[in-house]
Amino acid sequence: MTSAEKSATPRYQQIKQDLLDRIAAKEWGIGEAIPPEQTLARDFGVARMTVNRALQELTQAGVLVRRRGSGTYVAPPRVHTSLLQIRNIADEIAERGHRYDSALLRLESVPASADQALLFGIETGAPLFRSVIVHRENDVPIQVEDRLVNPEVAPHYLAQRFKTQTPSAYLSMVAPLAGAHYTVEARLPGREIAAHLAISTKDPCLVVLRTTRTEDRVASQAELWHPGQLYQLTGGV
Amino acid sequence: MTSAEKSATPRYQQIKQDLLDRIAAKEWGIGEAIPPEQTLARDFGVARMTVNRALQELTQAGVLVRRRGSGTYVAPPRVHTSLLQIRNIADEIAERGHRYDSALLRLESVPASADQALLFGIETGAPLFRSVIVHRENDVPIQVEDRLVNPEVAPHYLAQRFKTQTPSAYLSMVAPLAGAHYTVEARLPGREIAAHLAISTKDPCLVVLRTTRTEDRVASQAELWHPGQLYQLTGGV
DNA sequence: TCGTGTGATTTGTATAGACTAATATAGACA
DNA sequence: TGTCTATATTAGTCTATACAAATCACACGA
Repeated sequence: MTSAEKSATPRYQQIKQDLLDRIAAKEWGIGEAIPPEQTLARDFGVARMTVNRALQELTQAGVLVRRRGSGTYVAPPRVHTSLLQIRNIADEIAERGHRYDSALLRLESVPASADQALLFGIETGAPLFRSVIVHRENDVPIQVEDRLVNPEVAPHYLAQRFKTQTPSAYLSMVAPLAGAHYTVEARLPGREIAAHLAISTKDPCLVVLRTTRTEDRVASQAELWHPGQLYQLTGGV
Repeated sequence: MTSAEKSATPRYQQIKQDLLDRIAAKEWGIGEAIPPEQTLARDFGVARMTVNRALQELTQAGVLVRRRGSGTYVAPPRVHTSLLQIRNIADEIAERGHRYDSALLRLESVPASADQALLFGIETGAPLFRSVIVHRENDVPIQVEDRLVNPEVAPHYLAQRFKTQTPSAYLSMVAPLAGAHYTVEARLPGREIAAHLAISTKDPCLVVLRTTRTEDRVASQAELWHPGQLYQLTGGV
């Protein structure tokens, strides 16, 4: 059941699967480039657009990273958690056809606690960048994001203003393949994750989910939030 | 800033935005069909493939539902959870290039409790279909799914076997626009346990499923959450 | 040695067309 | 009335091609 099926499944799907298999077989390492579309199209005996679709979808799935003019690379593996998928809140709101807006509540440098130092693999007391941002959808606060960033990954993080661009967007520009900046976003490959997420449900209430994961331990906690009130996401990442 | 830009943004993006705007403006109601690709391509003055890409991406984003041979319909608005996105577990495992497998632990008809009746909008004691399935990734149990289905939505639910097809896939075929079925899924990332997840089904309430795994046994539990009340997902997770 | 620019490479987007497969519809028929 | 059938409609896939835009590699010159 390689690729010479009766074409029960579409060709681009077969190609996706084949590439996934080869990635799983470590034919290409993490961050390494896979062959260009031209070559793949020739090898698979299809048009370039067919390969393009396969690569596009794998990119959207987070398996690959593509850079125009450069090539297509194997993305770092996503963390295994995930039923929880962190999405770009701005994009998501735009998809709903609503107005996105955000306010920067805090932007500072803080010394790393013992726990945080362990998480980031740095020394206790070393500086960390911290930003607290509230994201709004049609002027309604939807999500509070409390983010800690390793300065080594994004040295100019504090200089950002985050009016139009979300931290995620900025970090993915600064260090697209580094992976280390995913730390607070619950996506990070290989290393431990820590995320504070605030999720609104409907008018009457807000549910806050706080998740911490280190090594084998996972702890989560939920609270009820009332709209229009200020909530502090406290410590202990 | 309609669509006669300098083509700073690609055409298919403009089309996506335009359609989103018109959906937001209720030009087409929920479940209603939007014009076919042919028509849209003519109206926008682009090739059909360009419209196709826009519609594909909106479908992937959950804004539209497409049925070959029938048409493209406005999908019911998604639950307002924002950060939590329920994905098809089988697809996700396939994306990782791993082997997906599942076992049906239970398949039965149960009388609806008072809470469940309220949730589904039926009478207390009315029959509900229930399935409990464990999903495996490379033979490792990854997720337990305890699902309740309104028989009116999927009368032949119990006749399914769910070997290759997940319930989600089946239900999305049977009742793509109904939205009446819902379940809560939790996942087992580490060794001992698990995840807690709250998903709102209808306006007034949230359903919580708690799943625990110890060695060979897997136990799950669902509760009903009433808005305005505080729920604690206990630690020691 | 160090830039610098120029051409080659590679992805992003778009086109026009073709065929397939699923669905819906209308009409023929019993 | 209900059922089957032929036909039209619609989305799914694929091809072959073209040009734009970002990036890269390398030869060249100061």
